[in-house]
Amino acid sequence: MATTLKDVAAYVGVHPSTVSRVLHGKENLKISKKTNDKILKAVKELNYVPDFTARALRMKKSFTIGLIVPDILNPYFARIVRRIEQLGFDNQYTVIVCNTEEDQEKELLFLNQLISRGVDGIILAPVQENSDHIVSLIEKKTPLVLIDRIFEDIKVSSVITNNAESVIKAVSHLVNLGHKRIAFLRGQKNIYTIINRLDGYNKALKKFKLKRNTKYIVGEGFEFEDGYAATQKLLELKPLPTAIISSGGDLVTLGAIKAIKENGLNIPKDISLIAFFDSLYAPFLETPLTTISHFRKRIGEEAFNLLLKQIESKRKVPAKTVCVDTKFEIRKSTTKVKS
Amino acid sequence: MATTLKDVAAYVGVHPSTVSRVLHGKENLKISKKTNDKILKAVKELNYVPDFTARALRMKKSFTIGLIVPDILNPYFARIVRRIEQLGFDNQYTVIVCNTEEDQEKELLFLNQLISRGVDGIILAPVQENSDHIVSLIEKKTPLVLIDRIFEDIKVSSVITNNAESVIKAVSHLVNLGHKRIAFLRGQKNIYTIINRLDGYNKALKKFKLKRNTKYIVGEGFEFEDGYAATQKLLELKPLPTAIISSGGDLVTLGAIKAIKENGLNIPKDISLIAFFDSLYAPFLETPLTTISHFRKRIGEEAFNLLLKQIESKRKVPAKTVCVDTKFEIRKSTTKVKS
DNA sequence: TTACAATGAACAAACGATTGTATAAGCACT
DNA sequence: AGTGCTTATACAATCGTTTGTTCATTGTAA
Repeated sequence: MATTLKDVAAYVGVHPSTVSRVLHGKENLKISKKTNDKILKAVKELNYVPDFTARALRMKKSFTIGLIVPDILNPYFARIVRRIEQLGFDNQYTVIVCNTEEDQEKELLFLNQLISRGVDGIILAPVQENSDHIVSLIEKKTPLVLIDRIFEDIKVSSVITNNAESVIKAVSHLVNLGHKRIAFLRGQKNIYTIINRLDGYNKALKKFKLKRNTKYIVGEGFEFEDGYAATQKLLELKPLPTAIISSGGDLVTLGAIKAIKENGLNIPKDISLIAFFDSLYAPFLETPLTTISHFRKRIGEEAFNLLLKQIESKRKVPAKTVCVDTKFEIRKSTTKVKS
Repeated sequence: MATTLKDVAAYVGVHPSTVSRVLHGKENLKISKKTNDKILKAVKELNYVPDFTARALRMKKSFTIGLIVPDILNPYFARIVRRIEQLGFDNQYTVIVCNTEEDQEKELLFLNQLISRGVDGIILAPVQENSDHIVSLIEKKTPLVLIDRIFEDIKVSSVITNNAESVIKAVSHLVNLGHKRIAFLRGQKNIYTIINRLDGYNKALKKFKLKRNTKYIVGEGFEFEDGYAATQKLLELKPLPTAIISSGGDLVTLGAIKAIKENGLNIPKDISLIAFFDSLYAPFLETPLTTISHFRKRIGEEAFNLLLKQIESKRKVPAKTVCVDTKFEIRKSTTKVKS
């Protein structure tokens, strides 16, 4: 059995509360230097480690935050999670990471689990099929920060990125290279991020007076296979697009590349490709990818700070949405359209 | 405030203990169907969620396991972690993931934190500078499973991979292609995994009667930069190696590729490359990589099951070491030696 | 009718901390 | 010596559960 406060107290010959006060001596209650030292010595000798569970129960504060993301295997989220964990560590918070796999039910389950564990706050990249549970979280005043995906009708702190603008920039780059038939490989629809990217795409088409072909908009998920399948479909179309913007992230893009290669097409000779892509493999691919990438550490930092502020402030912190820019890097996967 | 057991009890007009027994009714104590139903109904109506903290305190069981790895950004660990989280979820355990960044002090800090939080067990990929804390963990009978890296003098359940053999197979492949000067890009030394891979390398050299050149053994870490720097040094050597085995994983390998390219060399024309590499980017790289990869899900499963058995068994479970095979996949980064 | 099971539910003591309040000792001052 | 302040520590309640034990009620057999 581990040593408890009581053990230490008995060892020194004082009351447990005295030991507690010495250990967290931010009080106005004064303890004499002599007992203070004796207790500190005993703590060392007995190798006393406070029981967080008991502490959490009594103080109603667990020094734990919950972090719910779709999938930690996605390099985008992996980096964000990692940064949040680091900051948690620096600030004495433990973070519990949960992967929803885009499953709304799981999200709810995790949320309840975290609440039941008494987390001090939650950072959430929601599945976005439903938002009732989020509303009720806010009503209960649980500190909450949304990342990547938000609900425009719900007022809550969040960190998002400049989705529409990034796509406009990408389209603009392609237009400059002479592309007119630009396809949009979506990733899962109905996700805030994707909706906005698509919105950027549409705006850009309008801006550059390109014809909009709804068949050029494909994609139903964030997995490798989704990207592969959607691109296959795309490549069966009659006037082939000359460029693709892949907005579903690394996995989808890899799937797309596979499909393109299997169709005997060359990137960028036959088809240009711009991808939302976050891992550092981009420059090492067969055709180094022209990418839109995120400042993922920054996103993690903003989210953590937003949450910490809510946790540590006594009064309600007004909701604030931080928007983080993206980075556009031109490599070899985009070139002038032939003919 | 959340509803408590007491609230439910008061609502129904029974004693809290009765409610508790209804909720975890595995007892011999009988509760009448009538009150049972009434309580269940009240639980629903009041939306009662048990307080895990209180539960953990009382039962001395937290339904939490700790998972300490060097870095979740490493695809190898990422996948293992993910699988363990899944299994945790399936078995009602929450897992807390900690990243040591190969820092022994952090490992210790995390370990204490986890213990203090009352985790039911720990899965650990140790930094391996020190093992005292691990010994003391075992003495305290904390359920523990080591992954990837073990201490041969400490008896504890663990999951490792077939390191030496994989390298022997790799060298054998290179020898068949006519390679005689094979370099070994190490990754951080003094790590069990690496020691064994190096051991395999040495054994293979002996087996195939190749001359051993200590200058061909380089590398001091697991980061991109480490791989880059070590490879740079390698490429300054006078008789250039004709092949490199990169044992430091994805990041190191990427660093190596960068260095090779910057030196104006071509893979595999000028230099063949076999890498321990786990992400699914391997086939998509400029030169699709010949790789040694892991069955990472399997590793996660073995580790989790080993731990769960320890946690759930009342009596001491004898230590068991599971060894998981690797997968050797030949792609385009290895070819016949020229001249 | 008495005694004794069996049943169903209440009681109360933990688990290991924190924290508001009470108390004892010491001292100064009148 | 008595009063009133500090100062340092002890006391006890509490957080929300679980669980061994006790208690009351009912039913059954002698």
